[in-house]
Amino acid sequence: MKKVTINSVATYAGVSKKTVSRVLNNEPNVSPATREKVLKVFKELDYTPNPIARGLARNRSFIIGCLYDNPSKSYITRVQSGALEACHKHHYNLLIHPCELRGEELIANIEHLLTTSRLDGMVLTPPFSDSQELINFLKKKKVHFARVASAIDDAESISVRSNDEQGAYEITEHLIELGHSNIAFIKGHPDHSATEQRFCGYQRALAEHNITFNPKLVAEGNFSYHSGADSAKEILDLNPRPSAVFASNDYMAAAVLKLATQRQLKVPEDISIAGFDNAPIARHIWPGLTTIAQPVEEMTRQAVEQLILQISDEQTPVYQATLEAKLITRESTANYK
Amino acid sequence: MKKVTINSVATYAGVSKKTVSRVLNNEPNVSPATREKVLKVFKELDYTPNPIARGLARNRSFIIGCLYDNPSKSYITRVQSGALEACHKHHYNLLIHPCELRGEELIANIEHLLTTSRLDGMVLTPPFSDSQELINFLKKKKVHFARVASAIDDAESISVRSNDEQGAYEITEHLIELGHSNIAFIKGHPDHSATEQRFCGYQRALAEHNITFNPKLVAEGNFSYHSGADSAKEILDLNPRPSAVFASNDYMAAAVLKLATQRQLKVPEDISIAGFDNAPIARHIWPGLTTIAQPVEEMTRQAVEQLILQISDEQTPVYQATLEAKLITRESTANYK
DNA sequence: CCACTTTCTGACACCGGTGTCATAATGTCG
DNA sequence: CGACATTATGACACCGGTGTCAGAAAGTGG
Repeated sequence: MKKVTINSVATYAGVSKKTVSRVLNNEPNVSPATREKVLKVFKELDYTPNPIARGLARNRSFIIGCLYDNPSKSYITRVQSGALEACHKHHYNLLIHPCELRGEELIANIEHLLTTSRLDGMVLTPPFSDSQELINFLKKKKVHFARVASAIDDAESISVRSNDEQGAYEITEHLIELGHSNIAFIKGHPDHSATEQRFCGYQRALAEHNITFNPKLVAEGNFSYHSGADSAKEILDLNPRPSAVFASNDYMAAAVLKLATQRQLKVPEDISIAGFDNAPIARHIWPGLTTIAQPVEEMTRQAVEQLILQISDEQTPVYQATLEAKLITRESTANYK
Repeated sequence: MKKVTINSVATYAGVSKKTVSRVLNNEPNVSPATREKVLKVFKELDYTPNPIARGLARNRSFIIGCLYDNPSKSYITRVQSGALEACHKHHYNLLIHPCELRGEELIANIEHLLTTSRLDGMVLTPPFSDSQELINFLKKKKVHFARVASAIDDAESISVRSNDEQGAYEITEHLIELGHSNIAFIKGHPDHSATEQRFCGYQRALAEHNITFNPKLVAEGNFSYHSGADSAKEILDLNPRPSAVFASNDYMAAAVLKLATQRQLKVPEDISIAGFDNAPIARHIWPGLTTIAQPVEEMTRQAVEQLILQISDEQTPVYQATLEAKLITRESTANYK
């Protein structure tokens, strides 16, 4: 069985390559009879056009790359899900590329990626969306890209974020309104801009409610469950023990919940726990976690959609949006008593 | 800034296209002086070869596609992680393509995928690894593929699986040895072959320990947390209430744990709960879930590695392996009293 | 120094499509 | 029916690389 190319189809159908190409792309100016004939030959020879050849001629791969380096698996899953939705809608495909932000090889790594598979564009998720170095590199290479949840202000590139500071403010305020004033905080990964923003929201809420900020109540995490477990230990060992904990994401909050339960503490009776992101785990455990629903899928979906728009038409204005985060209260937070 | 192609480099360096190509691919028979000269021009012009053109000439894309349709996000994450490890090792990239097994459009969908981005090979994960229709289609299209966790016996294609039946047997036996005899079971998604195998292991363990199989103790799940929650309700409402529950995966087990806790049941004192997969959630909750560690990453890693071998050399013998699953006991199971 | 390898190098076709443009076929209208 | 617009088709260059093969340059041995 020989390979079926556009040439064989053309010969077999008794028309030129170009006419076959026209039928392939549904171009006008092909007589119905000819079109019919060619389509029949497609079927007969079971012809599939070669996407690579197509890509070469049109200078397109119809592939978007997704860059990430994130310990939170559910975050990645949600990012992918949003990206895929936009990709498939526009007949693009998604290539995933986890890699490490740190290390001088980052640029070399990305360069290799571009050398290996020509991507029409890239979605940068945290912490890459905050890497000025990477952004400069991509601009220089004239690679289209979109930033998700980036704190960098750059009017030239697509950006979709959510209001982390406000979300953190609201959830902290929620705890304060429940009567808590001794509220511990677990920070996220220092490379992520969200870490600083959520921390600011926490501090602002305290300040606006006249609660003195106490640095001893702050633990350093990195968004991973494991780091949450370490921070949980620190916090639960404090004397006096805080009556509430706000962790920068749900994984770390889950770790606090686990340790508290192990230590026979009742949640929320003895201690309230709040997370961030509304990851699946927040509702898979008991008590369910009070958290901030961050529209990760939607952010990514919009970012990719705009990216594809930009790829198809360079004139598209640069899209920048900030989506709302929403407080979701579950059983893990209750009145202070 | 004009596009830098192999032609511009050739002209600039005063050599032929072919010589540039030789330097690019580290081919022998280029004098050191010439090689040096060309390399310098690469730097000067900041030249990056076009992967699409390369792919066309060599008939390779260096992209592997990963097919899945699985409600368990952590399973997918682990699959991706294993696949990526193998891909990056061999300088391949990974394209992800979730799609639905059901529906006649599956083949059309895959055909479209192949039309859009030429893949060098595909990894099939459950339930696709069990779709005879898809396997036949890929064979016909002469697309390389590897099956992960497939129950189909096909000596012609790569397959890496784990011993689900044995794993289910062992965990059921573990419960029996703890003194339980009234053990409920939650099935997985009917499209997945693992569902049947795990069910068989459960039944075999009962039989070999002279416990009569009771169909009333079996609930229908589909591997999702949500389905686990439904099944949990059924099971916990049974009279008498089973003293142990074995769910076909950890998500569903977590759902049982949550409902039990909500109903003030103590786990494992009042009821033992076991899962399957050793998903992250199994150790993120309290009590930690007794489960079967399935080497998902390793299975996928091996499958992809073999796939790449086969792509590079058609003569490679077809690899088929079955990896061991291992019992992990945590706090969610204890003696019957 | 010549015959004979071995090492370089480039011309050219080719991978499988698409874009441009000229020309052929067909349609329209006074 | 002729002048002209419109539609249909194909020849050919081109996208940016790689494979083949022939010929030039350099190395080797007697």
